Amino acid sequence: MPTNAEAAETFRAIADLLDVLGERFKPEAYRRAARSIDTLTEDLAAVAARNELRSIPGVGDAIEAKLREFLATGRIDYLERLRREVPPGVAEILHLPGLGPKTARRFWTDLGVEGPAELRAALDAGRLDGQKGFGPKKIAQIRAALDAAAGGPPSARLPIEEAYPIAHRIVRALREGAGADRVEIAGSFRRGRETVGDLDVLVASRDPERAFDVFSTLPDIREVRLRGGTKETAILARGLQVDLRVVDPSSFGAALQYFTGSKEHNVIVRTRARDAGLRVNEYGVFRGETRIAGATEEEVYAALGLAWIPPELREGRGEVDAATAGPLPALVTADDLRGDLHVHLEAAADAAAVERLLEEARRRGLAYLGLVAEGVTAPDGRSASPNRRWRRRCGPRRPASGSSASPRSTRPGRLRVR
DNA sequence: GCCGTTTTCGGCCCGACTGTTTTCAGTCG
Ligand SMILES: Nc1nc2c(ncn2[C@H]2C[C@H](O)[C@@H](COP(=O)(O)OP(=O)(O)OP(=O)(O)O)O2)c(=O)[nH]1
Ligand SMILES: [Mg+2]
Ligand SMILES: [Mg+2]
Repeated sequence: MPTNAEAAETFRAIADLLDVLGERFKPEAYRRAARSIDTLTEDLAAVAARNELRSIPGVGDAIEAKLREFLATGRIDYLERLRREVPPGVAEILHLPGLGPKTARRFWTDLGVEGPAELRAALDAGRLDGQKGFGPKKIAQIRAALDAAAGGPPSARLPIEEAYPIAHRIVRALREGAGADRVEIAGSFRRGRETVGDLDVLVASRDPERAFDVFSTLPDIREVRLRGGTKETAILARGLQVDLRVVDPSSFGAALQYFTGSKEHNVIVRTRARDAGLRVNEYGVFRGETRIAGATEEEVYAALGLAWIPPELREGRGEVDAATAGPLPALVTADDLRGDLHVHLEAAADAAAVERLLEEARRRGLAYLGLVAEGVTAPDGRSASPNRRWRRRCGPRRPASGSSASPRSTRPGRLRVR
């Protein structure tokens, strides 16, 4: 049975090919469906079994049928047909940063370029020189993008827990060095997604240049990809992209709303606003030329007749409708945690370390803690009882409950559980 | 291709940056 991720990937492939064929709106429709599948919290097969695929935002008749075909056969005939129409390398060109559907299509149809290797050959032969829209800088950009792509695939999405320390280093540097009123991580990180494709950092400041200077000289910046008056994009040494946006403090709420997304959420919010005769952008909510909100997220949503929406819900899955009816449900927070059953003791941990852990747990309002001590079994398996080993290692404090698992020397692969 | 407290047809968010352009197209967030 194909996974949700494979289904989403397949729809993105369809979107790419439709894009280079010059279709309008359809590629976005397929991408929207793909992102919607990304945010699903159960298997597509389960949704299909309940006959509820159509309830997924962005899934209509045509995409539902393709989803069913994919779940049943692992392939989509429509995609196979598109693949026969478009050489595979053309989609690779589309994926080069800075190049898009218009350019990939033009290379393919005008120059007969069907992949990265042919594109490089065309560049070397000077076949792009004099082409309308291709000056020396653009040509250099394309060459650099080809070189980067030859060095390996673009870096994958990062689990959010791996993004945390990186994000906090950047935030600290900007808070300390950039004279910023506020610094927040927005984007998928703030929405609490399991993985992030990049880091989106928002700064409130009247001095963007100072923030950009601090940011550009962070130790692990590999490359600054673009820099203007309000935003900068850089790539970190490990390949992670960081987008920095700087706005005036009076726009901070609107900018945080914009930069937190998701894109689907933003489009729904902005469409509603437009229907109500308003305009929403990253600077505020406007009636005509008059700004009626902007400093805080609460006032931005309130100006649109909406309750504030927790970032974790901003995926375009009905939360905006729910926010018209009144406040949204309070989400579970770290304060709601009653205990932690997965705490590993470090190898050197002793009784004092256990006491420190308990103290920290109490400080966090936890009622219980599950501790795991590894590697405390004597190799012959005939050591003292688990209770005795626990006391030797962790001191006199008695666990409320406990168990021990050790390899059985006489029956390889089996555990002795006490 | 999707969708509907204006619509079942006709729209589909809004703005920044770059390179190339003399007013804008393409790409991206
Ligand atoms: N209004 C609007 N906002 C957008 C659009 N694209 C991106 N944004 C906003 C919402 C996004 O959450 C935010 C950051 O963009 P990203 O491309 O980094 O997306 P996001 O962080 O949501 O996901 P990611 O994990 O980076 O793939 O910028 C767009 O097309 N329109
Ligand atoms: Mg992001
Ligand atoms: Mg981003």
